[in-house]
Amino acid sequence: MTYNIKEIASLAGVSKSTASRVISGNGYASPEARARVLEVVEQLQYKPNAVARAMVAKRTNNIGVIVFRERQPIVSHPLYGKLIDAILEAAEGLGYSVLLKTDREMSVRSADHMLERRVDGLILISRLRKNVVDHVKKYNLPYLMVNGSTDDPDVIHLVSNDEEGGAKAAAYLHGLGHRRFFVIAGPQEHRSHHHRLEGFRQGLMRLGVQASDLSVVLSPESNLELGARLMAEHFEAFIGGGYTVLFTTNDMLALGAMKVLLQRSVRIPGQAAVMGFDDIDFAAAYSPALTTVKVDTNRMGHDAVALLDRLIHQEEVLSKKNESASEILIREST
Amino acid sequence: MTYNIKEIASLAGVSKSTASRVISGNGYASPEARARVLEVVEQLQYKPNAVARAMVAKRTNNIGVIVFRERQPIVSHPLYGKLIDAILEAAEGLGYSVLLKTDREMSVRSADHMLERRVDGLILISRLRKNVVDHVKKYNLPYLMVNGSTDDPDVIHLVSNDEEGGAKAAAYLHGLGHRRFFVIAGPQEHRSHHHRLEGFRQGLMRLGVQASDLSVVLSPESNLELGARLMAEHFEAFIGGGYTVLFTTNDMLALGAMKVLLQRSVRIPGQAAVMGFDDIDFAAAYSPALTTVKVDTNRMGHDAVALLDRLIHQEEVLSKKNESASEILIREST
DNA sequence: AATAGATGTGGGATCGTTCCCATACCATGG
DNA sequence: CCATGGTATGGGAACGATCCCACATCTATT
Repeated sequence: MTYNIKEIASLAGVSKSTASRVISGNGYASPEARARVLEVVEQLQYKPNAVARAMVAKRTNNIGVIVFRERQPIVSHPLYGKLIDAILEAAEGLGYSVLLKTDREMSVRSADHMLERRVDGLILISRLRKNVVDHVKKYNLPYLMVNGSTDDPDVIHLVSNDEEGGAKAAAYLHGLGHRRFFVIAGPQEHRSHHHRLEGFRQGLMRLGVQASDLSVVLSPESNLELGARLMAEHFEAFIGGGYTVLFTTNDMLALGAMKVLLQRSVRIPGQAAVMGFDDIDFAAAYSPALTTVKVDTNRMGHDAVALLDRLIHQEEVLSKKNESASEILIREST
Repeated sequence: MTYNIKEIASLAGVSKSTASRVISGNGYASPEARARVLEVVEQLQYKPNAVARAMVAKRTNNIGVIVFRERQPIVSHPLYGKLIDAILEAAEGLGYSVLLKTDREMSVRSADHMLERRVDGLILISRLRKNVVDHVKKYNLPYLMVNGSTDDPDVIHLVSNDEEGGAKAAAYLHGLGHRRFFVIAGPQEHRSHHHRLEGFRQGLMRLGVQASDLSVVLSPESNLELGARLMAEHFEAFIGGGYTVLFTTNDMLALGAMKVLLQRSVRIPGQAAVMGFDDIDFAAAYSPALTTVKVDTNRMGHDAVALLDRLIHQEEVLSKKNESASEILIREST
């Protein structure tokens, strides 16, 4: 059975106003009244109706999280899963519940859905079209973007420092003595893939590597299958071209490609060094364990929620663009 | 700016009742009134307040999903991630939004939280204590359990058919000619790990395998690290004991253990066949690709939501226990 | 003794919807 | 010509909380 505050009040012999004061904890209430109300609450396991509370408070204590992605998987994507884990944890810490939604159609509908539910704020994850952001902007709803790309200076967003990470990877591999570099890069419309490639390329150039010593293959998707397929297609070029490094713009591509190399008996790291980007859980578990550039997804999730909380409380936000540092994790594949 | 129905009505020159009828779509409204209301709605991008709707309808169209797990990761767990993906998709299809929560403390608080938010139904995932179920049972809130264990005949739950899967794995491996079996099994308090081991064991016995030809190591956790650690610890016993099969009760254990075997130059499947359970995404991506028993997580997620929807609509539910079939995926490791 | 301020209480408006009900108009048919 | 029923409309209650306000005590200060 579910009770309302009036029933609690009448059972405790007080008015609903007094009961409300006791339960919500603000306003005066005599010790006796307080005790009686709390006893009834405890006995009937009364749970205040958050829907009614939200109505008067004009605040739901819910935040909406939308992950935009055209294809499976979404939540089960190793990187976004980690991010959502972190968001959930951080949100709980600040007293928010999370309404989670995935959007494969990259439409405006999912945002509207959140708007209707009157979430206090919105976190938009991954690749999303400009029209979605423009749509959300029209409402005075706090929102921010994580791991997406935008040229809109108004949009508060969190990204990993992908150019820096790419450059660090270049410097590390060059330092190991490698001179011929092969790259499989994910879709360049994706901000992160683009920046990772550019960071890597420019890092190499700065070290004096000639453009002719860098070969880049572009992949339309950034998953295991594409990594494997492209590696297989370019296997002759890779081996014959004297390349000793395979760098990819994310771990999935690296892992997929590495499998092909291993199947064809290429010794890693002896014959070729392989390096990815992200540090998904399986990077360390692979044999050989994958050297990669770590993106601190956990940190990003926590930062995103903390930032959104500031926006909700109309506190000042220091900068629109928040970059998280990247770090190289050296393992067995290099 | 956000408007309410009264403002929409007055701008359209009708009463809020008429506006409500047009917007919610039930009740009479003249074509002219309808047109005017819809025009204002369109122009102001009016979004009906779902909170207020929920209050009168006593229905939020939200379902709660709680994943109980003592340790990281939760959403980023390859199996639960897939499950949540499926739940999200199915929920959306039926017009529900999903409030997602993780609970590491295995407490009653997360359920209370959902209760306060007045979700229409609750999906409880993974290992959860009896007291949580008992707590939820006290409210007349539709709920069901996925991949958990219960001896309570009232509790509607969905599980994979783990005994059958274990037995199928045994039959398959035996059919390959293997006669000495080594098993690393996850925590036996976990229903699925227990059933998988028992199914495997009994499957072997039925085929005439002696108990002395089966060696089982129990693992307190079922992740990559433990798989690797236990394989390393029992490496001598494995190699020296003439075992030609490593079967584990989930893929994570198998992948962790397989890495150790590969590092120590054991040829897979030549010298030892390795088989897991679950079919997480990385099982196929590993080198060698892991033979495993597939759990149809996608199906389970869809079934869970469909079943919960039936409960919410007070429709009859055919059986309390819903088992999904298991299927062997033969890949490179056997 | 009068006044002020702190403490305590309950009535009623409010939030934004839906829905019930009363009312009104119009066409149809006996 | 009047009853009947479909179409159309708006007023007001209801959902379950919070909170403002009026009012009543009680204590302390002048």
